[in-house]
Amino acid sequence: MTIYDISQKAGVSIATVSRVMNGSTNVRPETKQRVLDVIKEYGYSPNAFARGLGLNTMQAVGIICADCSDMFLAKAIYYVEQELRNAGYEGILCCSGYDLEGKKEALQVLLQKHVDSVILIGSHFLYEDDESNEYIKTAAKTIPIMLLNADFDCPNVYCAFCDDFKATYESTSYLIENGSKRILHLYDSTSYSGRRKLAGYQSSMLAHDLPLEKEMCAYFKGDRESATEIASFLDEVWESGVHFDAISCSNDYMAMGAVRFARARQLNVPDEFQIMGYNNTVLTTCSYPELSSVDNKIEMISGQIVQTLVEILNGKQMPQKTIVSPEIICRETTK
Amino acid sequence: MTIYDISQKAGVSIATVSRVMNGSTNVRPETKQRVLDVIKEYGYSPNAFARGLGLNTMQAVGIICADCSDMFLAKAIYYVEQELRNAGYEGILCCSGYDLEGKKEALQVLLQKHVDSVILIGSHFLYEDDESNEYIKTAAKTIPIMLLNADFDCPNVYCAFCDDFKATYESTSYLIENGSKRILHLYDSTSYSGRRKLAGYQSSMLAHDLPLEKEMCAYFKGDRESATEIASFLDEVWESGVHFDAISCSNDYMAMGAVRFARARQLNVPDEFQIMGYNNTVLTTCSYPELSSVDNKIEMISGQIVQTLVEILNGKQMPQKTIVSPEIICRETTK
DNA sequence: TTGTAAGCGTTATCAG
DNA sequence: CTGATAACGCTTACAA
Repeated sequence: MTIYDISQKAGVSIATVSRVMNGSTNVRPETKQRVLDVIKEYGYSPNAFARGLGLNTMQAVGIICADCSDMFLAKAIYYVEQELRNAGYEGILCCSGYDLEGKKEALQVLLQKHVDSVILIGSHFLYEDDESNEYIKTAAKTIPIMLLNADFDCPNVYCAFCDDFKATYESTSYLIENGSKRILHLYDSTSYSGRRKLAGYQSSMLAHDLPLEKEMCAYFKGDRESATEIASFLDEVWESGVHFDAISCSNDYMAMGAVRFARARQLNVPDEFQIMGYNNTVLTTCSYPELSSVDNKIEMISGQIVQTLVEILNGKQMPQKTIVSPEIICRETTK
Repeated sequence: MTIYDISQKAGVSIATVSRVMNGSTNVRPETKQRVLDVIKEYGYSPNAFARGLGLNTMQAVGIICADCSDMFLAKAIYYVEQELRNAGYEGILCCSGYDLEGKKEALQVLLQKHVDSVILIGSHFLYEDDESNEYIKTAAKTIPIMLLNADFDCPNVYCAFCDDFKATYESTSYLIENGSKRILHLYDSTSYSGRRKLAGYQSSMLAHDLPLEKEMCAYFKGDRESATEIASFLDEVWESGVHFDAISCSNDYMAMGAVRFARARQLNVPDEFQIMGYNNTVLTTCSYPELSSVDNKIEMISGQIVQTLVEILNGKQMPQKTIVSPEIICRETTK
């Protein structure tokens, strides 16, 4: 079924059919109805390629995420996809992996598909050296690029994120105010967001006149899904003489390892040993004791970024940054 | 940059450029090199729409899943996306939600995009009444439809799944052999897979001459991510006079609720009270005690389905069903 | 209000 | 080995 078939069967020209399909302005009601009937009868739907060729757009936006099986990113994708659909756009997902090359490639592919925009989910897309961020700048020359949970200054790039610095600053302060003095920061990512979290932790320690020891920032390189591995990593740190009475974690996976570590060491949680997670995922309530965690409002951020995008695509001017404040959710691993 | 620009700059016709871009057979090496140089110099890449228009294919396959934030489905998507990319295809993801209408719509959208195939992730796409499955049959007339974790008889529909019946039959038998007599089956989905799991449980109970009480099949309707809610649901069941000494769960989320229930009731796990999860997700090791669970080999299934798809798209004949056997992973909630 | 015809950027079929 | 040229199915001036 092509537009030609329909036009023939309805006894009109293809232009009229096209008008009916689209704005459908300036076409006599009867004619319109006749065409509509034929369209319905034959279940016609226009060829997306041909349409795209002419209009050079597909009403589609690309979504890139490093790993969609990461619980936190999956949630974000879910919300974004939903919002996008509600706004009449389609989402094309690409899982790029964590390597720069994969990211570049994914972006390239999407650009070739003439998507109206690309949403980058997570802060892993930003690098410390400017050169590695060039691929984003380049893409932004063609279409608006949306960063979910990342902060980047560049024309035509829009960001929505939670203030990670503030988050760990506050959560660390919270731990300190509850009596912890030797707080370990456990992290497994040096992404932009990861560095912000680390900085927030450090800043809070300094503000409370607590020593900032290098060994108290523990970088875990293994499999984040293996609580066992994380726990034994912490054990090694402990055995090496670095002791602590609280752990500030960069995500809930790390925290699950911390909980396990504390249990194995028979540390008294939360009275003598506190643990703070991050992301407030479902893991928090699966943990025993239940995990306190920082809620970085992923649902709100996702909604914001899509809303901003839609406005931009409608030609409106929008602020380039939306920042939301985190919230500390206190459960059973903190006092 | 279009093929015309390139042809002009290289001093050849567009046909030659096209040949170089594609099979590139039958073109003089020097000419080829010249074209290649120009292409590289100007960073030309062909327009996907125009190409699609001519070829009526995009080397893309659609992926539909009800909810990509479901941990288990997210893993499946991850593997499928990966395999697809390796095979030179792109994945277009749609989250359809759990309603039939949403699923139909998602499929329609993908079909309009002329994807080469659609992979349906999860068993929620199959309904008990044949009429509701018509949308799949219809789509299968156009392109091959791949079912991940579902079993459906229809031409041009290919399935790869874990034998859920066998899985719960075996896991229930396992619980029985370890001394449990009153086993509750806790589930939250009546999808095809859900029904198979239920049947496996029932069959095992019968085979061991244990009574099959209606109340021992507990259907939880709430939020699967809320362990608290699940636990209090179980509490209600218990309070209503239905007691049990083991729980066979339809997924690990349910099992997390069961663990919580057991803890609140101070039931002795696993000696006097056993819990068996399903899907073998990361939750198993986040649980305390660690959760025994049925591994339904999602990675293997995902690999299989994509491999089958690729062969089919290459014109080969392939078996319509691939069935893998589950494996019981014994941890700390079973003897 | 409706129809005609020119693009949109490829691929593929012919001739040469 | 290479170059015209006709599809592919649609949108959109421009004409009527």
